[in-house]
Amino acid sequence: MADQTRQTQALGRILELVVVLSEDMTRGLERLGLTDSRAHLLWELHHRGPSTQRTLADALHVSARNITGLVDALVATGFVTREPHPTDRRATLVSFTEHGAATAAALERGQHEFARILFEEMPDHRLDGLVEGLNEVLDRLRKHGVSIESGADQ
Amino acid sequence: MADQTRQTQALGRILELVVVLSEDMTRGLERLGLTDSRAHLLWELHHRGPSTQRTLADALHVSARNITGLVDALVATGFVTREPHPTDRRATLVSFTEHGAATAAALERGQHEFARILFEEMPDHRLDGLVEGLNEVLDRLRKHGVSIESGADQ
DNA sequence: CCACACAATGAAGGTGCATCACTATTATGG
DNA sequence: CCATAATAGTGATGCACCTTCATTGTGTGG
Repeated sequence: MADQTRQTQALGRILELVVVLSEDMTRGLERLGLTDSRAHLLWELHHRGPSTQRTLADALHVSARNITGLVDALVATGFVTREPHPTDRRATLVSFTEHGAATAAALERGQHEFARILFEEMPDHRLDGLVEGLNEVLDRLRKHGVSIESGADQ
Repeated sequence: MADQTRQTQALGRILELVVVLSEDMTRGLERLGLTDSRAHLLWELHHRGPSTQRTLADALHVSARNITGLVDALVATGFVTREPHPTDRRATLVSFTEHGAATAAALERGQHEFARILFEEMPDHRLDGLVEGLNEVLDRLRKHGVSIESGADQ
């Protein structure tokens, strides 16, 4: 704990934030009757409009088979419906129910509300600095394609 | 996408970072023969020394039953061993094997390496600002106990 | 028209998590 | 000292998410 570099401290803060944030989001979603994965699917659907399962699989970076299961669950809980694709009879279109659309809209509102509370009273220049810093980190991450290993055993 | 506030943009960056970071960490761990959860256990063990499963369960905030499974897997893959507790015959002590200790050390090195690459060339004042910003966000999160909902349906 | 690509799903399995019931052991309050 | 409570670990089950492989329909280029 003593010789911890400032960089490592920054990484620690980021990871800490990750944990707190995701726990909090999970709790909120649970209250809406959603899991993380199912909410993610809803979110994509909200931003793309009615989509085939194949499209959703690509968007969420999971297998098509997995989407079948998620959609099954969302159909069972009344968030979405499956409808035949108008032109391609192989595909099905996933669309919102009334309840699903309302929930997605709530998520959208929640996102802004969440951000508002998160950064309230934070002066603009601090906010800008934060965004810039995060962008820088993201760029670096993607450029390096880094990974944890460095000099492992054997 | 047009009327997105600066705050929402900042939140978006954070969430983006979460995704990229965790994906990258998972890939790195996989290369070491570890899953996220098993690595988490190793990490705790590394910082606490030989521990009972009960202790680990509390540290990881999961059920004792779950620890049994994780330790089973780590024993099977040669990272740790189970030994009888010297004074409490109910308990077992989980300790590193040679390979496990080396891997944990590699994780520690990896953490610093990771941070170094992540923030290289970032001037100190930017780094400080980032840490401060993240601390502020963390404080706010904990204070509010916020959650995503705001005005959902029914 | 047919070989091949593609969408969705069934089958089976791995991982991480939970709860409940149970055993073995230890601690404690008469 | 002993009955009772608490603790450590595990077996049994079950759920969610994810995978790959095999199968069934459906599109499409040559």
